[in-house]
Amino acid sequence: MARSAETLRAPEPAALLAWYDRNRRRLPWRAEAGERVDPYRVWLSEIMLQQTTVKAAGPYFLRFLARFPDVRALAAAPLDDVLKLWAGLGYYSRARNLHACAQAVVERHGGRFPAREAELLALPGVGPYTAAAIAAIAFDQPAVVVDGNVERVVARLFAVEEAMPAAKPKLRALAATIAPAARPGDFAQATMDLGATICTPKRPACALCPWDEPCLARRRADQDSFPRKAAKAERPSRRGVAFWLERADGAVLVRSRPPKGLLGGMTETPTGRWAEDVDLAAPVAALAAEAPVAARWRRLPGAVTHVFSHFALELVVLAAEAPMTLAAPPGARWAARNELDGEALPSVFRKVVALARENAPSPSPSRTAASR
DNA sequence: AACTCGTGGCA
DNA sequence: TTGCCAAGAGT
Repeated sequence: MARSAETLRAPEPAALLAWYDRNRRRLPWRAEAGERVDPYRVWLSEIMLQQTTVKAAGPYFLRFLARFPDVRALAAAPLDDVLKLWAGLGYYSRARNLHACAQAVVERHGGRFPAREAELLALPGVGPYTAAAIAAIAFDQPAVVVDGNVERVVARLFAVEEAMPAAKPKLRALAATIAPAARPGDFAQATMDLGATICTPKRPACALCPWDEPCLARRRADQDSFPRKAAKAERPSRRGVAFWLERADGAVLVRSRPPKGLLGGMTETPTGRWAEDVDLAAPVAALAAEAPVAARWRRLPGAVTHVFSHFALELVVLAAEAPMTLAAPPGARWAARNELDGEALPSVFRKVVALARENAPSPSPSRTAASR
């Protein structure tokens, strides 16, 4: 056999689809073979899966589906209920856009998701990837679905030398050349399953890959080095102070963060500014300069550390007891200490709560309230 | 075009 | 332990 003929052969969709038919993952949002696809579930899962692992999204998807069975239920819910259910999953603009998108689908499209990619793209939180994915998976439209998995698969198939993220347009163009007209939804999910289970970022299982032969990176025995990547920037570090103010009845002072930006719309304990130049070794009196109210602040032992996508944070916690007569400052409110778990608390503030609970034992429950 | 925007799992 | 990174979007 002429080796050159093999070298030139393009990856066959049929080979991938055959692999997919035997190896497709069973996922909470994925319709079984022959089962009717629900565009709402496809959309909900795609939003949750943006930059998020299948493992992390799974439980959230099931909780959302149980609480909001369809797009109208989600559209009718208060935003804060959506944020509470999303708390811990990260990238909270997704939750805000999820809610806005549900309302747009109800208002613009009568409660049914549009099938056309262009109309999907116009919805809040739906970008090029998600629009293509919904069109392909939910409506079997021949869209070119390019996510991180597909980029990696294509970069290896064609041994693309250009580094990420500059290579994205080229990878998308190459992906378009191998996308078949038939079974677009299955093909999209197949390429993503391949990337997630076989063509993994590290040590891909090429021996099990249906596209082993046409893969140029594999032929060079260099599959691990694709896609090429530019050097990453260092992650800066910031510091700050969180304030744990608790009344004798167990109420804790919390507030909502501004509606946009980092952790937008989520609940927090009051904090000072987060910056590189905050000196956590400063005396308590200095650390308390940004406290929401004057009180006898004491510093709790330890600290909270948390890593965001673009900076690391270290938070010391100052705690104090508030008199029952103290009114919450403007913008803040009292929340029951034992009901904080149900609040829209992002992970970093769950760590603050945990630290406070370790170091500030809950006041003994009132005998009248506890009797039963 | 480059930044912002979370989190937890894993090697 | 530290870094990598996962079905990206908005600005």
